[in-house]
Amino acid sequence: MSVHTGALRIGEFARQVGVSPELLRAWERRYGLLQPIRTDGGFRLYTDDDARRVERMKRALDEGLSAAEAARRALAQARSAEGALDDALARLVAAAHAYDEAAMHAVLDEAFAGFSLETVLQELILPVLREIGTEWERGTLEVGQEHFASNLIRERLLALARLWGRGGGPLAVLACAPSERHDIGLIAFGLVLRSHGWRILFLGADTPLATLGKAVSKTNPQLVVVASMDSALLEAQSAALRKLGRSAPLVISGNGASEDLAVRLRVDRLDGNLVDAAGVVAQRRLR
Amino acid sequence: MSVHTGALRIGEFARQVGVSPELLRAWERRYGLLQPIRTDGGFRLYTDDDARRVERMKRALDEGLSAAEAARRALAQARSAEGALDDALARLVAAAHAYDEAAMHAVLDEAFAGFSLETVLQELILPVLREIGTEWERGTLEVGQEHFASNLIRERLLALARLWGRGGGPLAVLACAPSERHDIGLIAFGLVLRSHGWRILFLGADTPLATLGKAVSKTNPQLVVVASMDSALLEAQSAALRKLGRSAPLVISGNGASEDLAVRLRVDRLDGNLVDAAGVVAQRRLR
DNA sequence: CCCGCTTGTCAAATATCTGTCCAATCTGTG
DNA sequence: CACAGATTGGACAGATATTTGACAAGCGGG
Repeated sequence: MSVHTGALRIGEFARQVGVSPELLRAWERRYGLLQPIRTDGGFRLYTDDDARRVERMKRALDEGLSAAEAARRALAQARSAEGALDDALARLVAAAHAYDEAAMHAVLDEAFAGFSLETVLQELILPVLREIGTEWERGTLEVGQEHFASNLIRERLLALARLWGRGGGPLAVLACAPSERHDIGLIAFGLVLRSHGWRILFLGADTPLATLGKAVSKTNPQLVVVASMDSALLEAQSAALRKLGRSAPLVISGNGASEDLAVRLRVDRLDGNLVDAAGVVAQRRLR
Repeated sequence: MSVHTGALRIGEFARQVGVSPELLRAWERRYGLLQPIRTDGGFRLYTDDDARRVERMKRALDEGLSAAEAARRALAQARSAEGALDDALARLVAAAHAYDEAAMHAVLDEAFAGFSLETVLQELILPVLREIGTEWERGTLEVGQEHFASNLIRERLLALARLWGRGGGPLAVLACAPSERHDIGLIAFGLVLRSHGWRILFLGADTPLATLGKAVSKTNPQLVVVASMDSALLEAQSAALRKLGRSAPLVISGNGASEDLAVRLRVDRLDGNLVDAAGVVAQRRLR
């Protein structure tokens, strides 16, 4: 985003945002995407705000939306949502520092009400966990604060997970690798998967693979996920995982699930993007 | 309302769900599997919901069901997801009887997480208020229980309403008629309108029309809503309302806002369907 | 084996959507 | 003034979609 400049005429603006002047005018005329102020003579003058709007438009087009829909979205984002979740992130981290339970709930309430589950998980919950992790490593967040925040978030997510084993969809069994205690990402994945109609059996943190094996042979799931943040914890189980992978539709996930490891174990893996991953799984187009 | 909201045309949608456009149309025509909204020109626009429906359809086909059977199941599953809100309604009413604050919050959390704001308001919040009103009239619910429930719900909605006056969209001023104290429906309407990008100035319950008039002349809003459940309360202000209606874009709403009254006052009215009403207003196609 | 039914695919004729282009005219700066 | 750069409004073509109707492969019953 250009830092300088107050307002540009259409030629220079077009060059900077990479959209032809004709197209800019067409978007303005047809969708009202931009409403640049005018000089006395009638020349359009564009601001940084307009540039951001065009960026959103382009991004939406890249995702395959039609021009009309892309413009609708760019406008909607420009109006309210923009930055609301960034704001929420900052407030959530501040509330964690202050051990302010009510504030954390308030932020989460607001986020869940205003955005889809997927969006909140992807754009708020997971980033907050990352941020908290980073601050903890840097020593700017106490262990107690980290625990407070992640426990509260875990509780919230588990409240949403109620009865996620019920229903008629395909079954997924989710477990953290032995010694792995970060289960929130996995809960989030389960929630997204449930919203695609799956049933979830959640075995949680630090699950012995023998336990997992028993659960799998008893329930015959369409998907088994083993997650870890630490590749060493998965490496340590590589033999058992490879074996499990032969008898069940196993995937590994989490930051510890490297592509490299997946290849060696001959199992699939889910990448960092929760929503996409769940979408892919839901359609059974692994790999 | 997801930030990543956006409806896709059939080509891109087909690519994403892995079903040819022809087949999508055939499923629509033969089984009513999807009912995409249309552009003005008649192009189909598909949402995430539709994608999930197609996923279920494909899953059922994989299991060997015939197309007709698969479609029936996919549709049945879609309906059962919506049925979850009926469940939520019952639990919410039960929690109100029991003064169980935690339970009410839990139900609301779950509902907001699983459904869009519009859906929750339309299918859960407003029906609950109706139900509570009915029970109160019948004497099966104490005044205290009614107050407890509606205060809790009001708080939740107002928490979502934070900063709804901020932003760059058109402005709506919302007020209950003098002596009218039921403001929750109006809050809900404001929330939906905000999700369409409007700014909201909420004057709340029991607003003297003089106050409203001052606010209107100071802020020059694109829309003024006066709500009441009781047509008598509106009738009592008919002169003032007619006058206000000449100088501002006034609409009346709520159960007390009858078509008949609207005609006599020469103002528009909003009917009971919150979402439709907000959609109509948002596009400024009153009447 | 034929018949009827289901279901995925295809095609033709028509329409929409959207990026681009043009002509005639106006603006503003060296 | 000259001239690069803007303005509006209309027009156009190619990509995409729409509807309607047809067709063939697959399947089960008679």
